[in-house]
This record gives sequence, structure tokens and C-alpha cells, in this order.
Amino acid sequence: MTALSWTEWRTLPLSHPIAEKSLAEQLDGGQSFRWEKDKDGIWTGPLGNSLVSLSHHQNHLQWRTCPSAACTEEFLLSYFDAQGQQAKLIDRLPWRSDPVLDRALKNFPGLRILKHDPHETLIGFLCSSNKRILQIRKMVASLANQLGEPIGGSFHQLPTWTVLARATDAELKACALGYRANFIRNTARVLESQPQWVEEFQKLSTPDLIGKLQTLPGVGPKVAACVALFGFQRLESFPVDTWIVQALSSAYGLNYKRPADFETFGRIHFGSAAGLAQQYLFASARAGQLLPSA
DNA sequence: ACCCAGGTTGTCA
DNA sequence: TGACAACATGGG
Repeated sequence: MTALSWTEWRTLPLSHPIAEKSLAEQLDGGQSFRWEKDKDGIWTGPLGNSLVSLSHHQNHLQWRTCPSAACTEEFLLSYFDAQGQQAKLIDRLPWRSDPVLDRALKNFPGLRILKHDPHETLIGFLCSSNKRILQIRKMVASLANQLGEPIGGSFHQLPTWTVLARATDAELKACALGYRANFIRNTARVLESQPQWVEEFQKLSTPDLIGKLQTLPGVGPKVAACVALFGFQRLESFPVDTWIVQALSSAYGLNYKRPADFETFGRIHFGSAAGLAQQYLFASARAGQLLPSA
């Protein structure tokens, strides 16, 4: 482990500020599983093949990187939607007529969907079934530490699909993936022969993309929706997980049984930015701040 | 010690 | 289609 040499802190301007709790939700709330926060509140994570640190300020972020393979400001501006594209979409959500959504939006000012790497997103959500976010983080960290290239400090890149396809049972076992080990390896064996899969998948319409993702082993409707939303920036994708089922059932009085019915409700009620609404509802539900009485 | 988790898959009616 | 158990593992 070599000592890290950081650049000076620099300002990352944002057209719409991010509240501190919203930043934490974005970096550690189940979109990404790779950021770590130290005692001083500094977030550090691997981003764009280099290591980046972030500190929160009222109307902007401060950032620094390791010079050897430095992350660019341009990359970060895109990652954080610094120009505020999503803020415009949020304004078009039906919050004026939906008090539940209105409160959820106010709970997490500036919360947005970050422009995550599709490869990283797919690995993360392949690990996600029947696991809490903390444990998903640990599985992803194990995969990187056991099988990925070091990039500074204790951080490692995630392994490529080629490496994952050839990983031994013992190597995957050491990552505590449980039955998800076969999801990862079998998906890796499909994708290692398609190095351009991201570019190819990105060309698809959102329904086709979600369908294509579901052909991968271990990818069902929910994981596919998450990968489309976080990894491919399909903001209309509406992942239905246990939190959303609970949230929509209690706050909207829905009594569906099938997840697909909740997904249809989300798509119709929230429209083309349904995935953004989903993030606010998800964050609020997890924080116990969904219902007006809470 | 016991329960359950950002689900998916296989199986049976 | 629809219901339902099995799945590996580790925090709470």
C-alpha cells in the first residue's frame, strides 16, 4: 500500500446544491456501493479509474484526486449532474398534487441519480438479492480487494468480467457472495465475450434494455430496473423493491400483490422521471419519513 | 440462537 | 400465469 498524494482541494460548482444528507444518500444509500466516509466526513471512492475524495459544502462540493490517474472536473460535473438537468425533471413530477411525493422531495434536497458506471452497477446489483445495503457494500469491496487491480490506498478496481468468469470457487467463496457467486460468474461468462456490451445495450430502448438485462443470469425485473436507472441513466425506470412495495402500499393505499403492478402504477403516476421519484420515496421510506404522521 | 435481508430461480398446479 | 420454497451468508 503506497501513500496517497492528493491534489489540492478544488471547488465543484453545482447549479443546484445538495444537502449533506442527500449527498450521503447518493453515495451510500444503495445507488453506489463503493464510497467510504471517514471520521472527518470526507467521502473517498474509486471513480473513473482513479481515486477521488469529496467534502460537502453548502452550495458546492470540494474535491481532490490522485494525480497519477487523475479524475477530471468534466467527469465529476457529469457524475453529479452539475448543470441541473434532473432538477428540471423533478419539477415536472406531480408533487403539486401528491403530498407524499412533495414531502419526499423536501426530505432530501438536491438528491439526484448519479451517473454510475454500468459495469459497477451490474456487479453491485447482482449481489443485492436478499441482502442489506451494508452487506452488498462488503461483497463488492471483497470482489475488488480479492480480484481487482489496486488503485491507491486500500482501494481496488472492480474485476473485469474476464477475471470473474475465470475466478475459482475458492476465490468467490472468499467474497462471501453465497449463492450470488454463480450469478456473478455466469453473467461474467456471457459478458466476457461481449466487450462492447455497454455500448450495444445503451442503443436499446428502455423496455428493450431492461428485457436484455434480464437475459443475464441472476438479473430479474428489479435488478434490471436498477441497472437501467443507475447504470444507464434511464430515469423513467422504476425499480420495485421491498421498500417501494411498502411505501406505495402504505402511503398510496395500494393493495397489489405483484411487483409488476406497482411498477405500472409508478410509470403512469410519475411519468418519464419515475426513477427520480422512486429515489426520493426510497430514501424517505428508509429514513422513516414517508408518511405525514412520521 | 434466531430472523431476515434493494430478489431470482426452479418447480408444481 | 401464479404461488412458493430454496438459496448462502452475516448483521442485528
